[in-house]
Amino acid sequence: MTKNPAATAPAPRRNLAREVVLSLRQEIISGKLRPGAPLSEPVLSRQFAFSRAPIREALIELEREGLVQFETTGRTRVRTLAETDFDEIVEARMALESMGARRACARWTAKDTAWIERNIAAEAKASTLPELSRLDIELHEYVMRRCGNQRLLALWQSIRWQFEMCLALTHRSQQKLAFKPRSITVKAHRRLLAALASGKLEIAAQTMSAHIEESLEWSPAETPAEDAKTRAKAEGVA
Amino acid sequence: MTKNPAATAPAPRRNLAREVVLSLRQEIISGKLRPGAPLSEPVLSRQFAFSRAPIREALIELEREGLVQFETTGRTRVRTLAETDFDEIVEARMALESMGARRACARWTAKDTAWIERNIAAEAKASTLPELSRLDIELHEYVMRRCGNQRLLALWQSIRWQFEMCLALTHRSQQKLAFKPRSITVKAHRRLLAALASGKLEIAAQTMSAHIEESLEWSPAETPAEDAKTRAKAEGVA
DNA sequence: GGCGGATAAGTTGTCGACACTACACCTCAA
DNA sequence: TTGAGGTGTAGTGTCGACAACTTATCCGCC
Repeated sequence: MTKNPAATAPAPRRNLAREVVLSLRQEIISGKLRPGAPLSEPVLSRQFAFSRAPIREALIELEREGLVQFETTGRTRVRTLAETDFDEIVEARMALESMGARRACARWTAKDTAWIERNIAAEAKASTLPELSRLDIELHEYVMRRCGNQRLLALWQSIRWQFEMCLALTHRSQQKLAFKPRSITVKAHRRLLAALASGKLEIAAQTMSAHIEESLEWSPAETPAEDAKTRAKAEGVA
Repeated sequence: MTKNPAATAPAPRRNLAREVVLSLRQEIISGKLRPGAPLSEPVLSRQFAFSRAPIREALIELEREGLVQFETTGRTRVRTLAETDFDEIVEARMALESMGARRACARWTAKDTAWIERNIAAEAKASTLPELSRLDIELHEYVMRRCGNQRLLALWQSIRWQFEMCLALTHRSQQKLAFKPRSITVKAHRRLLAALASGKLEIAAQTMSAHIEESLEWSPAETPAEDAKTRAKAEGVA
């Protein structure tokens, strides 16, 4: 979407670390860094030409976001996802976003409706699956920002990247946008908008919950889990 | 309660940092470190006799837990809480725990019922408000552990300490246990147990949500927000 | 030829040091 | 007395280095 009125601004602190976080996060989400790929501090330190301190902080941040895992041995890897992980994340989103929708509904204005309508219009014109996914996530983020509960938003953001990582892993095989997902998404978001603008809190919460749950249906059945072969390959690359 | 079967075990990594986290978290939650108190890395470094590196990591972890805030200037303080913060946290708990109860309900066993019953029995004998609070939180943690969704549990744990911090701040004035909260808590938890053991997912979720919401009622009306005077005093102490 | 052990490389956890910045205090002038 | 400016102090962000540990490699032995 164009511009998010409640755009993220703060946290100018931890600068080099922030740079590393943004870069690595992008590489993980885009799939350039595959699950299981090792993330060694000295290697990253050389790549970024930073000392190990900011690298280390960045890895801690990424671990917090669920994109990276510290093994018991101390080694760090891009997080590997099991079959159940996508379900877990969707379920967590249902919990957070249904409450978020309830609160956002209570504070809904015409401006919010206009923003969502613009987003939906962009979705209807989306030509690739990643683009559609991006618009979809931005819509959901908008609702969470509008809910007015900073904790709820923070919790949502802390699993957001895991969700995007799952999406990217499942999208890699099917880059072409099928007709179905787009029309389904647009339709579902129209229903969601109607619920949010209706002023009925329970309806908004339930519609959001149902919408997120049904996103599992047209999501690929293939599991994002990586088998040993893929992982070995990823290690070789990185 | 006695022993939690799904006790936390992992993360032996980042050892000194972990020690600092546990220590500082305890001091913040217990109220020894008041909101607004400065947390300078060199000072803590001297106190713990560690280098600044583990201290720094610990502060990042505590910031993640919401107990500590980084100011735009870079300074670090014990987080100050506004009037709305307690509501925000309770609302987030409602979102997470109602979903947690739904899932736990689906996997409920007689052993779980027995554990909760022991907890409730201990609550009925609790003699202080902090003790009752501890048992209360342990019960809720048990349900979240039993829900089987690691993400949901992780999200819950990431706001747990904020909740305990709020509790401690509001409890400081009323150390003596009034008759009412204890009987109310025990009664509510009996209802909750019945719902969880009933096998009816929606009932379990709604009961949990209502239970958490009503905890706002007998919670102190006084806000945990710190005024300038208290904050200045806290700075002087630390 | 296969296996065990010693050796080498690589990685993490921790440490002390330095530059830059923000803040507090103190001095000086109006 | 009050305000402005300069100075000193404290704190953060970053860096390179070292010890302990884990993993991989290679050699010797069976």
